[in-house]
Amino acid sequence: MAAVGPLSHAVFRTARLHKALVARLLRDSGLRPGQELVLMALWQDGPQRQVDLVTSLGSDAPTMARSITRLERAGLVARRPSPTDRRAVIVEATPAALPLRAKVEHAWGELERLTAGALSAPRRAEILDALAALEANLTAAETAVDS
Amino acid sequence: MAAVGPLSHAVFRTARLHKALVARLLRDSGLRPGQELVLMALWQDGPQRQVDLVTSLGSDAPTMARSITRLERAGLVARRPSPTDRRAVIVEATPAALPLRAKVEHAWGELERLTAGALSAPRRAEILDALAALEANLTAAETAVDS
DNA sequence: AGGAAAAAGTTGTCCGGACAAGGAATGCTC
DNA sequence: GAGCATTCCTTGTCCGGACAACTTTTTCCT
Repeated sequence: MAAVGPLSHAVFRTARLHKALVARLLRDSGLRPGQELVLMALWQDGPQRQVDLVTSLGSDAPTMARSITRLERAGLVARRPSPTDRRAVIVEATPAALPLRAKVEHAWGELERLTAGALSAPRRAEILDALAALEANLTAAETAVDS
Repeated sequence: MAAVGPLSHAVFRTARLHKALVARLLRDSGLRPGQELVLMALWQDGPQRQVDLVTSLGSDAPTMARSITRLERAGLVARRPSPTDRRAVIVEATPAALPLRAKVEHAWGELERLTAGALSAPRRAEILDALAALEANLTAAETAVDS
């Protein structure tokens, strides 16, 4: 089973473990994996349109719309019409979300710490480089479709 | 945004691209990412219980149950009670699924080819090693929970 | 043997991710 | 300025993934 597509299997398994770890680290903040990315983007870059969140997080419009609806229902985020473009919606983090910021940042710190484990700094850089190489390949593959 | 948790972000992005690529490669076989893994396991290891599929694929029981229900509805898989354990269900690929095998294997070949890109064999081994290191860390983190 | 614990599946619910389709507003082009 | 394409967002649908709760059966332990 692991014989077919070793790289792909490795990516697959690593991703699954990673996602499960995020989920567990976010558990006590009440967020699901993905939601914390939205909040982090809002905290860091301020109020912005949904399409900006979509492009910066790499999600897609329907997913983002529903995700924001849930965050809105939880009171963590507010929607406001754009004053300059009546199609657009401006999303911003509410003050009620602020207490979560420390938790989320701690969770991401832990995530990185656990992911990196006991690796030395150079080894870590090496791995980052490896992932960047894969990412480049996959991005290239994205456009060169057909089969 | 990319400043926080570079490793985690890299894993995240790579995984998303990878999954999207699988989805596209499987498109014309009519399968969704994940379903092909079930079929591959059945083709390779023969009829088996759902729990065996769960452990070998790393999924979980509810997901597997519903995934198999869909494959069953599509006629690609059949359920049969276990003769030795009345709790268990034996799952097997149907003859109707056989024509898909070549497509699925081709898709996985393409996936691996595109993921590896133009990397040299040693470089590829290096990256595999890097992913294995991350996987080991994440597996270790899985058990050492608490925070 | 008997009863508790564990295992195998199912169903309910919620979430993110993806595709299709469509409405509303904007921008562009002729 | 009129018409068409594009952009932004929403809704419907389907899927995989995860957690909880439950039923049925098996296993284990006393």
